[in-house]
Amino acid sequence: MNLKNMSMGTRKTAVFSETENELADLAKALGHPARVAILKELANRNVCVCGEIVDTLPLAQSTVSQHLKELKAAGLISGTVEGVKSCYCINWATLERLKNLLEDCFKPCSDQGCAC
Amino acid sequence: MNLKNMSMGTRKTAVFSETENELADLAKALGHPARVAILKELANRNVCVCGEIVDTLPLAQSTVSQHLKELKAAGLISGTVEGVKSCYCINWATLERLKNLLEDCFKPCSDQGCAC
DNA sequence: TTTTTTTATCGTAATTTTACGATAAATTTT
DNA sequence: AAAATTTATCGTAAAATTACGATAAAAAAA
Repeated sequence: MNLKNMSMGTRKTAVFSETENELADLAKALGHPARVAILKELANRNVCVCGEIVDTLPLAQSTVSQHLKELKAAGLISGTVEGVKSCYCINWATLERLKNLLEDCFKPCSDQGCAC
Repeated sequence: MNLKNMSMGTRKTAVFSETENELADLAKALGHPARVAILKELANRNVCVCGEIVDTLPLAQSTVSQHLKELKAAGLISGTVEGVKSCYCINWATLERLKNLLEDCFKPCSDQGCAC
């Protein structure tokens, strides 16, 4: 990764720590109300939901699909194909990870034993 | 707010709930490693830090200033002017609010008593 | 088999984000 | 008073995000 080759509107990811990037990526995935709504919906159904998510949102199907893709890329949900339908469910572990990062990163640490 | 007037790349904020937007906005503010790093730095200094933040980051001063502005807009930090310097400190209450939203929103709720 | 349903992906348009240098404004310092 | 320091803001460029319609591919239904 050549830092000199970084062009204008690009995030300088390589310059930050693993943890900083991990937290930022998870937060970014949650940084859109549609994705919050999707995750909320999935949290309320223990059975994995398919494209009913689209019906609950006032957005185009392709837009919702895009948001699902992002949530999946961040590890916040996982999807399985069930015939022609595709079912998604929430990844509680990742959500827990986010909460832990939030808890650990912003804690006045005494040098050693610092989580972040 | 006219939904018909919504143009292409614009977030459809008006279509989502207050809470969904609040959580999304806070998450979005944390959705960049530089802002995570800044918040981390502020968490470690009980005394409010000024532009030393710039020295800890491999980013231009103007870029850091922009990130500080965003964190401030989200309510995650607050700043006071001390002569020519400007001191920032973390807003623990907002961070707590974020944690609470995260805790409450994605909790299988039994219809009534649902936080989100 | 043909039609319908379901969903991911492509193409496109507009906006927003990220980053930097330059500059301005307001202190301090000399 | 002049020079230096500090920081917010402006202007700009490039990339990423958001949104939608159209389409493709695969399975289910007719």
